[in-house]
Amino acid sequence: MTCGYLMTKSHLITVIQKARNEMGTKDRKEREKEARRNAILEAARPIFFQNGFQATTMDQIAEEAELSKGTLYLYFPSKDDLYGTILLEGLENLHTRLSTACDGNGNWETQLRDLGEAYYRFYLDCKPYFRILFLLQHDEFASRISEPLYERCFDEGLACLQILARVIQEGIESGDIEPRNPMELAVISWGFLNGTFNLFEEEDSRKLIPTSLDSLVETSFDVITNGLRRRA
Amino acid sequence: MTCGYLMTKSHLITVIQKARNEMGTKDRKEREKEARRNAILEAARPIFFQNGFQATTMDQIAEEAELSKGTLYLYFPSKDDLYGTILLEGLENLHTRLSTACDGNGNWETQLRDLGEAYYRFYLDCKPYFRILFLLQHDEFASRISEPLYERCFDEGLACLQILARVIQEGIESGDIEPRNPMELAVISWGFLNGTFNLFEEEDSRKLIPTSLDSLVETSFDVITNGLRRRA
Amino acid sequence: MTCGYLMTKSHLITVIQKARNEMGTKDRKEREKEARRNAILEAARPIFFQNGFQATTMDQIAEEAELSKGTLYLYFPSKDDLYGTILLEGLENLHTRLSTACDGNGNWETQLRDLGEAYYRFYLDCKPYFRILFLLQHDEFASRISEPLYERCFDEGLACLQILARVIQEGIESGDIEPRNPMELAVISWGFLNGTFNLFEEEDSRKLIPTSLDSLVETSFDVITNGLRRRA
Amino acid sequence: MTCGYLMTKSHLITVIQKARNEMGTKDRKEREKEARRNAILEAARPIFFQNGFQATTMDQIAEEAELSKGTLYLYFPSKDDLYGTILLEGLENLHTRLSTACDGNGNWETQLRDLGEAYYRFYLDCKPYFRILFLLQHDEFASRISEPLYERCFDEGLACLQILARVIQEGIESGDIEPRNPMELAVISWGFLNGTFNLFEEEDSRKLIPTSLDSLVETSFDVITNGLRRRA
DNA sequence: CATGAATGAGCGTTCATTCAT
DNA sequence: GATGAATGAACGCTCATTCAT
Repeated sequence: MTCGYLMTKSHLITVIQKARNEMGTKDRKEREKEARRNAILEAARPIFFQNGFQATTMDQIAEEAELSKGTLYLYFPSKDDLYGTILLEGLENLHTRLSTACDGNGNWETQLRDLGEAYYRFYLDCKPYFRILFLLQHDEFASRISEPLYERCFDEGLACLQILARVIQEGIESGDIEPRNPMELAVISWGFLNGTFNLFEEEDSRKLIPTSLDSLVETSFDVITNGLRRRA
Repeated sequence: MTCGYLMTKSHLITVIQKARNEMGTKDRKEREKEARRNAILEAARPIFFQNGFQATTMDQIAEEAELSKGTLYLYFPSKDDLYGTILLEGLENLHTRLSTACDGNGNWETQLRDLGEAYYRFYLDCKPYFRILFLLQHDEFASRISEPLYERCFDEGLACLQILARVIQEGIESGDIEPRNPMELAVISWGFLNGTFNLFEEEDSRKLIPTSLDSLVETSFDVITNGLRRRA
Repeated sequence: MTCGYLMTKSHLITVIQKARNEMGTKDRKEREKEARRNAILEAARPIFFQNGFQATTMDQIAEEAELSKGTLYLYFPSKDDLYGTILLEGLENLHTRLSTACDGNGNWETQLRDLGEAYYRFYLDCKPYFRILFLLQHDEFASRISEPLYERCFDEGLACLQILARVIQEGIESGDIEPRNPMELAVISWGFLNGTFNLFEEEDSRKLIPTSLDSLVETSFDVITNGLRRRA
Repeated sequence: MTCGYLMTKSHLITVIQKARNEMGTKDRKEREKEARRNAILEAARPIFFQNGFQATTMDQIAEEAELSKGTLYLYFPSKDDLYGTILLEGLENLHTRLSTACDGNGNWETQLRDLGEAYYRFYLDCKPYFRILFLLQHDEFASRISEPLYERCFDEGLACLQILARVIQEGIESGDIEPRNPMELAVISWGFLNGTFNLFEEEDSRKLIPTSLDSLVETSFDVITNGLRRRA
């Protein structure tokens, strides 16, 4: 819109206000849309967490969200993608926790333990998230979520590993850790912790396990750190 | 069976034969029943392995076994239990492999590595078994299989861990391993290997992992053994 | 089963009776299965006829047949095939009518008129059948029914045309009909009648049409017969 | 509009301009509305033609027209009516073609053949239009479009038939055609051609048909013209 | 006038399990 | 014991239409 010289001041104000309104309206719509999307996620999360993916139905989610089933499909292209979005949340949450935990201060050992403890707290706080992270491993699931969503999940997972790898790299540079590919050691350490948590997940594994998870994890940290360290 | 004095020899023969027949019949029936049960498992196994639990239908299994669908339910109370039975096979297979691998000879370190290699070979040979072992961890599945089946799975898993714990115990007794609860260390070591295999399972994890599984596992063994060892 | 020489007469009878029973049971089962299939068709037919294909639901059919919806799928692989089966009935019905009408007696003209009248009666008696015959023309439908069913429909349609072509062939041989490809003339004549019926189908076409269908068809016969005849 | 005597010339000009503006505005609005309507039709046509009625969604049309779905409903009361409007286009198109083809020159036979050829060209040029003309015959569709739209379709169809009837009337008057109700003969001839085209529509009919459509249509013209002609 | 988010009834199909024979 | 026909609840997803803004 061009502003001709004959335009009075009041005209101008009106136009500006209109533009403001429009922008305001647009913003509000955006926000509302985002809010609705969150409401769906909010409704879906506990149901997925409680019942698992297969046992959760879109009807349940729609009812919980007090929305029609059709509306769900305006915000998520499929049940798989809705679930995948929650999974991504988990990965982002973890990524944030690890970033915060590992600020680059301290020696590699301290940092490694901080990372381990952050992961452990993530596990404790977000068990359902932890559990579904493993769904990504089922190709059948990974192949059904939409490409962009999949890539974002992948990237988040990679970012987490890289944080770990960087710390191990420091350890290698300091001469404490046997010089190997730091990414390989990162993957192994990551897998070790997963394995520990995973075993504890199984209700009846716990019967086999003679100690508390706290103690188990503490010992895991020790064994991993000790295992990485170079032998004399 | 007592043999009355009035019984002629031919009578006696007849009676014995009849008893033999009955016993034979009973035996045969038992054997046939067992054979039928195995036929079902034989049919179900490759289908479950190929398609996964959800995507496999009782119809497919019945057709493959050349049996009616109803008959399946004479031998297995549910699809879950049929699957669980195959899972138990996997655990028994593993148990046998570990028992064989660890004959008590050699020092703890050799034995530990032998156990690790046996587990790794089990993973390589029986990936589908390995995968479904983790289903037990999903409470939703464990809670659906029948109690006795569940207990047998549990016992097999425990037996495997105990083999591992025994070796670690030797290591502790030899003074090489930090004295801790050997079962705790067994659980951790077990979990570590699981974690390593599991990470490799995920197709897209492999993109992140800079080395072959062989090398990854070798490094895992090193780190675990090294990690268990007492510090100077 | 082989019949050893030691088999007594009573044994033999028992065996035969058993075989009879089995055969009887088998027969009965076959018949029951056929009956159930027919019951489904019986239920489906009026609903399809009244509402059309799209507007008919499997639920409606199941309810009308007093059967569960799942059972429908034991007898027909899909809704399309169920409909296609009814369509095939129509074609078979027509084929039978034409065969009966055209017994090879009389000259070509009489036979042609007999065929036309048989088709007209088929149209009057089985309007819904007539209507859905035209669905075959929609490739979207033809491509969705199962292959064997499609072929049977095709064959029935072909058989009908061949009856017509044979009569025209006679007319050509008698010198009355202009010598052309008899199948081409058959197709044209068939299409002509279809076109006449079809126009009358449209409720509001009838408003345009100044005479009764009877008269229209009679005139059609005249025009077709006259049109086929060789000019002096 | 009257012009009061107190009105100055400049006033007058202003008023006229205002009127012009208003009329212009009104015109523009009308034109824009018409343009929008056409845009919708333009978007809908190829989609309907390609996918058929059922497989086309209002979303597709809205997206193609770069309009919101709701806007579609400002211009057409329903999907059926939108489709019906396209159908009407087809009838109008045909009407124009027939009018042009039959300018009243030449004898009835020439004119009849000209009409037939025009209809054939219409069929060739506008197959999708031809196909949907037959939808009108399905009461389920005809009963769902709005009354005025229906009537316009009806009138166009009637007009086409009347052109045909007029030519036949000439033939009767010339003594060549058996004196019958010309509208009846028109309906029959029309139906005959429809039937011919229709048969050729069916992909698998074509397998049965031994000749090209050109030849088939040519023969149809012959048979119809010959059939109408009075016998010696 | 134009929008587009929301609706909600509806659909064809699946499949573990049951049970009369 | 074996059968296999029958069940029926469930499910993910669609889409013409409406209506508040």
